[in-house]
Amino acid sequence: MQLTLLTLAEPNRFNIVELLRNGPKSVGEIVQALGISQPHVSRHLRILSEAGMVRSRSKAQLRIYSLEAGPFQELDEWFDSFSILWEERLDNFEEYMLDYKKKEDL
Amino acid sequence: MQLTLLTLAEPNRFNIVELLRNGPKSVGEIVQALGISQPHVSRHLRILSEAGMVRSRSKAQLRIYSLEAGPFQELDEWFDSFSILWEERLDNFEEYMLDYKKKEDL
DNA sequence: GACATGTATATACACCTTGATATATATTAA
DNA sequence: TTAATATATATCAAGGTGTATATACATGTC
Repeated sequence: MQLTLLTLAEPNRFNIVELLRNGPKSVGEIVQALGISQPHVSRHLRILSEAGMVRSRSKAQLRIYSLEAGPFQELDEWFDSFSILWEERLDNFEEYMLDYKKKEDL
Repeated sequence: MQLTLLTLAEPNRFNIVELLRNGPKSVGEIVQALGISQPHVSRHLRILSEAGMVRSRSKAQLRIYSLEAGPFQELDEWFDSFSILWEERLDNFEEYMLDYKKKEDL
């Protein structure tokens, strides 16, 4: 999960992920879409690949990259677990103060 | 969203977020829990704060930090949108190949 | 086999962030 | 006011990461 976050934090890689969300793309197509050099794209694709976020398949000289569900699913679940933040009624600060008082009373 | 990812990608900040999920904490409590120096914690808290992911309130000399829902909610929604990845039936690669053939036929 | 296209890797370098240390600020209490 | 506690900021060295360029590799075509 930590690795997925680190990988996604880089803007070019984030853009590649956004691009691949529309379906698989060859390296050349990604280069065209992002306007950065081919070696950069290949490097970022390798990092994405090592993080298990994409896979590639060959079609002649083309390498077709597509997203892999796993890491995204994992992060999706992690962020789901934060939903208490915007669903919780009781203000967390008030809660802290209650605990704080308790400790003082001991 | 990009900023949130960048901020979370740093392990110490990730740990601070995980810690604050259990409720607000003072800087000193975070220092104890993570075992890193106080200046580091303050620095990371400032970065988290600038990313809008935490807020602080004062209680005497204490600064009580707590999570802010916004950025987490935003990322939660973003990752939700990837659910097609693990729900989709049709293999994306096959889809790409179909498009590829179409282009060749032109 | 020679060549063109598509992709991957290697190297060098600049930059940014983390981490360590010292110091400054704020709040409370005596 | 002085001291003590809690927190924030400044400075700087070290390490990691992205970028540019050149080059190597793979596949298909002539």
